[in-house]
Amino acid sequence: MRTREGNKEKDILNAAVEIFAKFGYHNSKIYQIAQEASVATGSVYVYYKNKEDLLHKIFEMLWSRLYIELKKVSEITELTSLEKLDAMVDLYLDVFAENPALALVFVNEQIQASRNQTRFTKYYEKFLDLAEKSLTEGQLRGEIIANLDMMIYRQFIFGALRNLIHRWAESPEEFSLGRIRRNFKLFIKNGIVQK
Amino acid sequence: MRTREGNKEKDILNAAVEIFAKFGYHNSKIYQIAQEASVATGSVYVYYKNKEDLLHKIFEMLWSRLYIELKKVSEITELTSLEKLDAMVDLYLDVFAENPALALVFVNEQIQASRNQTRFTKYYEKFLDLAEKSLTEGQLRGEIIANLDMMIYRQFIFGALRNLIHRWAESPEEFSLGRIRRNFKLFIKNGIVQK
DNA sequence: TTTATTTTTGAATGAAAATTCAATATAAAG
DNA sequence: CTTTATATTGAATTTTCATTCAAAAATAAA
Repeated sequence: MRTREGNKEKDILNAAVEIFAKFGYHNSKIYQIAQEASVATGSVYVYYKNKEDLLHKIFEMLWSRLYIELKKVSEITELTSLEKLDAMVDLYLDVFAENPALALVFVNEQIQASRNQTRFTKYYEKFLDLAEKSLTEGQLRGEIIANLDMMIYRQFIFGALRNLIHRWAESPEEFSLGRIRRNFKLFIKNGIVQK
Repeated sequence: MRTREGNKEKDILNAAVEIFAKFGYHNSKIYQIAQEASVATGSVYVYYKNKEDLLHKIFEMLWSRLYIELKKVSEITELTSLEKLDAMVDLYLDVFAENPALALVFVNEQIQASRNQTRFTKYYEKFLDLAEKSLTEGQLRGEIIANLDMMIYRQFIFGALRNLIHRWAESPEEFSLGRIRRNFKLFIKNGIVQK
């Protein structure tokens, strides 16, 4: 018999994240990923069905984590809507905080990942729905202006956040997460708080 | 002698926009573009160096247009900063209004286009700089709050706008440009106007 | 040690597409 | 109508990689 040395499956996925982040999914070669993971080309196919499977596994891991965390936050009843919104922004940033490469793959390959897998589009919608729910609650409680076009607004904040994460991932020193966190919350709140 | 019938060069570029928008740059085949333009595969190479050249030509055309238009707006002295900001949003949306496919290519292939061509990154920076300049003027005139982290803010609004354009291009009936225009201006202004 | 089992390897294969180019078609000029 | 110059074609060529798989290596059990 023979047992597996180390954790090649994980090594390969991490390598894929690095290589996808650096060159983009389509410009990444399987042999580059293998090299980055210090395994042979063929080993990639022992653990993953094909190149696309690698991308899907990355997204599956990310979205399920994002969704679970967001659900937790949205269910904390002690928080006001605005506090929830802050917490949501924080969790979103926290998921990526340790790993700029992962953030880059997430923002850059979303479309490619969703092309054959509708499940990611559904995650995305469910994610936004959850955020929207907290906002709607806030409207009922009078914390948030009533005449807010929610359909536009949720795309507005998500797009803004996505772009900031992207900038940070490209140059973490220049755009610190703390600075993004602080300012983002200011920008969105002053736009919607009832005064 | 033989003269050129029609304008194949333009036909091919338009076809490329449609095909890139539909399948994404990397999933698009040259023969699909040729077919869409009603020419032979080889003709594409008469007018364009290669596949990447097609993408670059699309971006060159777009960015130069965006930049020229933005410069015009930024130089209208009769406008207040906030009016200028509105006008900038309008021009950005106007450039794409006639052509959802072009918008899709712009938002989806930005990274691929910039990968070998630093010139597009420069355009992007110059574009944001121009917008920032108007905002800074507004701060001096007291129209815009003084403690605005401009570096974050400009990425914030550009990201938001980019995502809304993207949604619109994917389903123009659902996210009408008018609705985006109206709400976007509301969101950003209530966030920065001095009260 | 030897054998059996599983993991790992990386060169060989095959497919897909980008690109080329010799052949063909067409319009203008003579 | 013929010649000439240019435009257009699309099959053939080439390149690039993803994927496969037979062989080799590593480990555990006998």
